[in-house]
Amino acid sequence: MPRYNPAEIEPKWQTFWEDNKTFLTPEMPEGEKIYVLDMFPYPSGNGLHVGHPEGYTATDIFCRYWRMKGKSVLHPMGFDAFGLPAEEHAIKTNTPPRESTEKNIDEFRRQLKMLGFSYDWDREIATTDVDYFRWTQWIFTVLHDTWFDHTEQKGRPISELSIPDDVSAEGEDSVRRYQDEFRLAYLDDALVNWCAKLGTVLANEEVIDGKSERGGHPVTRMPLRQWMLRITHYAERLENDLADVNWPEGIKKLQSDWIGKSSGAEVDFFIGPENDFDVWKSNRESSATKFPRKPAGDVLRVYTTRPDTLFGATYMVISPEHPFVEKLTTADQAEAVKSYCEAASNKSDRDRQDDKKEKTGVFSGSYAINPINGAKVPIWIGDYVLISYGTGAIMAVPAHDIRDFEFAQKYGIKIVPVVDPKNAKDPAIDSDKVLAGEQCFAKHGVAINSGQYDGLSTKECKAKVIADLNSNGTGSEAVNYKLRDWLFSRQRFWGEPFPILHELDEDGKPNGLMRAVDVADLPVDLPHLEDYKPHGRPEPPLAKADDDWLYPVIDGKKYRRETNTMPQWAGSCWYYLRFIDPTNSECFIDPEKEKAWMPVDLYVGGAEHAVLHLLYARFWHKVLFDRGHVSTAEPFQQLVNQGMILGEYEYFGSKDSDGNWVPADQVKISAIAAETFSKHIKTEENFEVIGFSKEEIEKVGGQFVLKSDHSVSVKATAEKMSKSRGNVINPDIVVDEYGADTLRLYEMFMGPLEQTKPWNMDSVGGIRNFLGRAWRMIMDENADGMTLNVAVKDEAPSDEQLRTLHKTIKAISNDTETLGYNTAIARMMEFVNFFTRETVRPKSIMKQFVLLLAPYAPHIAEELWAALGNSNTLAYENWPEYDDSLTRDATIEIPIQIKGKIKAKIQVEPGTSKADLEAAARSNDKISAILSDVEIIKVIAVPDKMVNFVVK
RNA sequence: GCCAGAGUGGCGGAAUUGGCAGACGCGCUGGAUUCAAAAUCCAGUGAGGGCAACCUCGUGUGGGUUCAAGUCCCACCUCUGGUACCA
Repeated sequence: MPRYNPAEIEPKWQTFWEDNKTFLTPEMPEGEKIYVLDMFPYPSGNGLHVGHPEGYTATDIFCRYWRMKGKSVLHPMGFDAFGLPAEEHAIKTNTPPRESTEKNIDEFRRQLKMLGFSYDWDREIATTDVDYFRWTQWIFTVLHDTWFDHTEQKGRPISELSIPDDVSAEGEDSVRRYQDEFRLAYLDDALVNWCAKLGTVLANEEVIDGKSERGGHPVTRMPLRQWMLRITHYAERLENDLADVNWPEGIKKLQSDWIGKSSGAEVDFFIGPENDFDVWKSNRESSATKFPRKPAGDVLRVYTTRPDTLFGATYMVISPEHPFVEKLTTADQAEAVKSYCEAASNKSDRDRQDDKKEKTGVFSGSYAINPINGAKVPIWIGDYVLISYGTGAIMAVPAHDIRDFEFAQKYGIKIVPVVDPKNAKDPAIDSDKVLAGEQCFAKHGVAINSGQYDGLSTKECKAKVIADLNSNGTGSEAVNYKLRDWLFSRQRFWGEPFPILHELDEDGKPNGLMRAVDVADLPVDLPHLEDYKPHGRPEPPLAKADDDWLYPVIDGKKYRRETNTMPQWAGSCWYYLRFIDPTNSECFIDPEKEKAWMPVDLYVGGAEHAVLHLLYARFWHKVLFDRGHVSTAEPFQQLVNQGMILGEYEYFGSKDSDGNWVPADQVKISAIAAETFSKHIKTEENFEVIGFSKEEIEKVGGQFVLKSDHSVSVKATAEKMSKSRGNVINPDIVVDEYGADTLRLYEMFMGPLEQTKPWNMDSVGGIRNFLGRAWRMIMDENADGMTLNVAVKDEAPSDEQLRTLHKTIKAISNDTETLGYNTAIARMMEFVNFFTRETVRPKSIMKQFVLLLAPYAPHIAEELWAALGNSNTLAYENWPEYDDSLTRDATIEIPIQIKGKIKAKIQVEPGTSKADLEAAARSNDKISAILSDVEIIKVIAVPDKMVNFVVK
């Protein structure tokens, strides 16, 4: 095999690694460990996409490098295999989703192996494996068994929850119901999208404008009993512990914003009879508890981040779902309120948000009394206030909140400024207008119209108001989070069944009590179903299971199984733990192994999981940590998000309806059309689009134009790869044509890992050329057998050759450790360019180079390693060491500048002193000629960098 | 609107702490080899000017700091991604 032939050597080495279990990882680390994890893929029917190997190659290089540096490397792969597409397929074909799922996994595995990744395949898991989801269910029972102790800021066993005397007095059932209120996993009514026509519950993405995506049938929102996870209790820790992980700042901020901590105050506005206000207030002040934990019916409690603006609260708004709506509505407003609330309830969350341009509301007819000044303020009902945030009610301060301002203007409500924007730097703020109530000012300033608080800065005023509210019992400091509890159930078949049993009474009806399935009885497998079609009731498909499954009898007691299933997130929340101990049948992970391998040292995946997956996984991890099942507070030490790979550049011109060419900068690609066009782009203006090839265009004056007609301007665009666009690059084809090593190297050479970058097939060929050159540098491609190039000799290297080698080792080592793979590959190219020109290529140096290449292009490296006379894999060879003294050149070039412009270059020894540098510069002919007729003002000489003469 | 990131040759991209802008690759041009082509090897390739040595300009735009700015500061423009009434 004389020529470089990846089609032959790649399968050969893949088989070798598999047969010899080259990448089998020891149960326990030997020496230093490193755990490198990829976000495991959802095995879709489309197979691998070129985006997958980007991250996977990055981690694989890292692993191969550290293996050669002597670390124990854990590098596993698995499949996030529950998911909607498999279920849709099952409904259509009436085959169990497990069948198509396993077929897809087989295809994914084949493709992954084809790329030569050094996974320990013995650790492969799929979230759909019964042996795996057995432990997903077990973790759910842990969540179910845990309550959050706010004093300790920690999850504790439910058995340690102290039960109030009055509850325990009511008996066992009351105690159980009380406990259920505190569990991290709890049942609650949540709204679902119910489509009667399709007979099924739809996900939010499946509902468009209140109609089903499929068929366009009406969708109504109805409450359904569903599982929730109390992630909100962990908000504080999820926020704080971000400080301890090495993640991109942007991702941390995204998570932090999602958690959305804000602080302010809760304030009670009196809504009882007006005359009772004074009595109520003095009662509050004199009571021992002052501000009660739960408000009674005589007050409307609000949350505000600006208690300093309390004097400017000219009205209140409660959400249409607020429990006080009915109570606060007066007879003459009843009709208007009723129709308003009904309209609001029919709107989906999304529709409500779409309406944001125009705020709507209706007056309830009632008033509340502002506790700080006794002012009577009207209470409105408006859907711009969300029931799920804060208390579901607000005090509206139109002068200093843009939403309240818009609302007040629309409905003619009084606007009272209470913050003077005095020294606001924003030129858009007009103080006079603000003070006249004609402009909204939401920033900090100085209190006015606020009685005793006048003149205080916003910050001081806030503190003082809170202190006063505290002492008179009408308010209290409060913290809120945007984060909501996690809706954890899905009305789907293809997911993990909940390990929960509902108790039935004598009539066979659930009595509201439930219990978790015993650990010994796990897993709860999915039942066999005759078909997967919707059954027409607003209930999950598992309700179609036969009675054997649905109604288990334990100790003579009949139960009904929970029929919801878990969301896809469940399996991906803890897979990184199971990889450490994938076949353990005694527990979800051996604690000794967990301690030895955790945390994950490097986690690489797409940014689309920046918030939810990572937040959910961190939450589960913290619960497991609190309950003593894992040893680290955070699961993922370092996180890197790979950038998206776009399709190839496409070039096109546009013609308007009259057939005239439209300048490229006046054309906008339509986002909607981008989902639907195939090969042809659509524009927002619906111009006719004419595609061009790269050869037909050129750039003139910063604009692409048609070569044949410079008056036609051409737009260039690289778009997200998608099937409908027809710009998807299939890794199978790339491997077929160029080889896996080329694909790996190309994806790493495209640019920084984190960056979005367009595919370019020509450049792939360039990488293939580089590997061919590397091959020829060492091998004789004209020979029949595996013969070394005649230039490769057992000779001692020259100084220059040695320097080139050591510089290369240094650069590649540094770049590999920092994931700077694109520049590492550039250094390999320089190395090959250099040695291709050398007529003697010392074998010792060639061997070192092959080791440097190995993590990046392992197949060709193994082949060359063997050709150089080695009989075993190079996967565990020592990574080449460099001698720093050998990386330095004998002389270096120093630029000499006059007034910052380079006029000459001189050669000096590294480390030449300032004075010597200056002297050397002055003695340069050209420089001395220039310096002879000018006045030198200043000389800057930086050793090893440059010399600059500032002259007049 | 808000938040984050990014604008460097024809293209993808290099450039420790401010210190030779354009490494490396693609593309293109020329040459060698060949009957010819492919492949390969060698050389050139930011723009403008000059016969030439060389000169001028040049990192989205406009200012600024500095002996020196792709890098630091201010303002703006464009693109990409995320987000959406969170009081």
